[in-house]
Amino acid sequence: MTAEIISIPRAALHEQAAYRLRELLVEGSIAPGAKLNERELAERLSVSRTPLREAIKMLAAEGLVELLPNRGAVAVSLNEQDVLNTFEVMAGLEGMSGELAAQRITDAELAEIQALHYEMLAAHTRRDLSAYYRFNSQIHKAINAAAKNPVLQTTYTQVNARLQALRFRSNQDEAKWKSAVKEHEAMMTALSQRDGPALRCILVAHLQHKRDVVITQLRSANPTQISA
Amino acid sequence: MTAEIISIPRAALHEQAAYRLRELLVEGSIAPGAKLNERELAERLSVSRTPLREAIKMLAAEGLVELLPNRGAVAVSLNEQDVLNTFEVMAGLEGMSGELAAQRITDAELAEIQALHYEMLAAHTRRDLSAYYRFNSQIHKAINAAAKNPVLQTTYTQVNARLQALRFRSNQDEAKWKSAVKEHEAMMTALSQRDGPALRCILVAHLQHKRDVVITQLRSANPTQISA
DNA sequence: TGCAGAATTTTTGCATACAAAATACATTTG
DNA sequence: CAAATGTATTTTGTATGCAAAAATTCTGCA
Repeated sequence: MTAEIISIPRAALHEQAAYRLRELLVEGSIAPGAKLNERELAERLSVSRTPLREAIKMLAAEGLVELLPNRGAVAVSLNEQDVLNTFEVMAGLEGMSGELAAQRITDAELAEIQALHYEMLAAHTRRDLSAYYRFNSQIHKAINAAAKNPVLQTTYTQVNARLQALRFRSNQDEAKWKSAVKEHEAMMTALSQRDGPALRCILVAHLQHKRDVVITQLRSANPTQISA
Repeated sequence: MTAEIISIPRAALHEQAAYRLRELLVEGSIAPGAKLNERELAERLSVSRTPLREAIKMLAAEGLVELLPNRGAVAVSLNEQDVLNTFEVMAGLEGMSGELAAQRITDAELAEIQALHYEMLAAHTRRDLSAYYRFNSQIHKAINAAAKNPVLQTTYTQVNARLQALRFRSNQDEAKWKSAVKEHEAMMTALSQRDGPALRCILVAHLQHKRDVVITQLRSANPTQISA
């Protein structure tokens, strides 16, 4: 009788700290450019400085914080060029995910994504932007998962996290929203037909449009942005 | 008169440790799967355990080491599936790099890559495998740089590092080598013509062939590999 | 008042000390 | 002798202490 690994002896403190700090950064509780005070953060996360510093180093390698020699760490702040570069990579990764997902997705996975798609349509109809973004993100994540490549998944998640930290989910204009939904319709079609190249194109275009929306919002919100 | 940042007050210890440990892993001085003993490594790198642990956490985020709760860290060891997944992502990133590089490369950059190409041909002619790999890697790196996207560059470098840790540069068979060189010729043509889509195709195919070579070598060297 | 520079406080970076977990080893027992 | 149990040692994980660097405050002087 193989004794399965029973112990789930709670994650190590540096793991917990990394997880929670990542949350704080991605959720925007810590604003881009904000300084990370070690003593303060350690208290907030109820860990000592040692595991916290280890966590900060991990997030630095992930690109969520920037290390300033002898001056600690700050939450990354992306300037316009950074955002463009990040979206460019994201578009490539999304396209890849889509193409592979179309080849490898199972019927069950497809059905689940279809369900999420309908939920998203419901949210759109209700003009529930928060729910819309939640389902939207779940759909993209599910497509990514359907590609069945953990390396791709990790890379995607890591790069995407930097963009999420922007919190660009303010209400966009109606026309753009509508066309985004339309693109999602096209995605579902391509996916159900297992048309990889088509899905790739749609996703790349989709990301480009998202990029344009984000850039517009960035400009209106923040004419001049501090570099990262 | 802006006082430029004069001080280059030597990198912090955790930076140094990360750099050197990364080298040890990529160069293969620390074999895949090997356990990283903190006390031993700290002595070897002449740092105390604290900055070393911070460095290890960074490399874990980069995917070069794996953390085992309460059991330290080990150098990643990729099984066949891991290698396939990694190459799949690398192919996508290379393709992306190539397509963007074709759009953005300057004449000077192109000339430099052409020069590296000739150096590589020389190495091939001399059957100098080590030099061949060095120039080969420089060419790919230069193409990547010509894409002028730091996010892509970082991502590429990070994923590529895991593959380099495999040290798969044993002498491959003549036919494969020759066709690899031919592919490089095609790359140069596409690049000088600024034909992005073509370069993408060539690079993706090139990576697929490289993948096949690596997989063959892995199988012959190591019929059953421990997973990562 | 305004400001340069010194003194103080804070903060970061690193080393060490201690606790907990894992491993290795020895001993006992069936 | 093998398995199991208990003990010692090693190793990892975390907290704390200390030194150096940075930030802040204070002070003296024009």
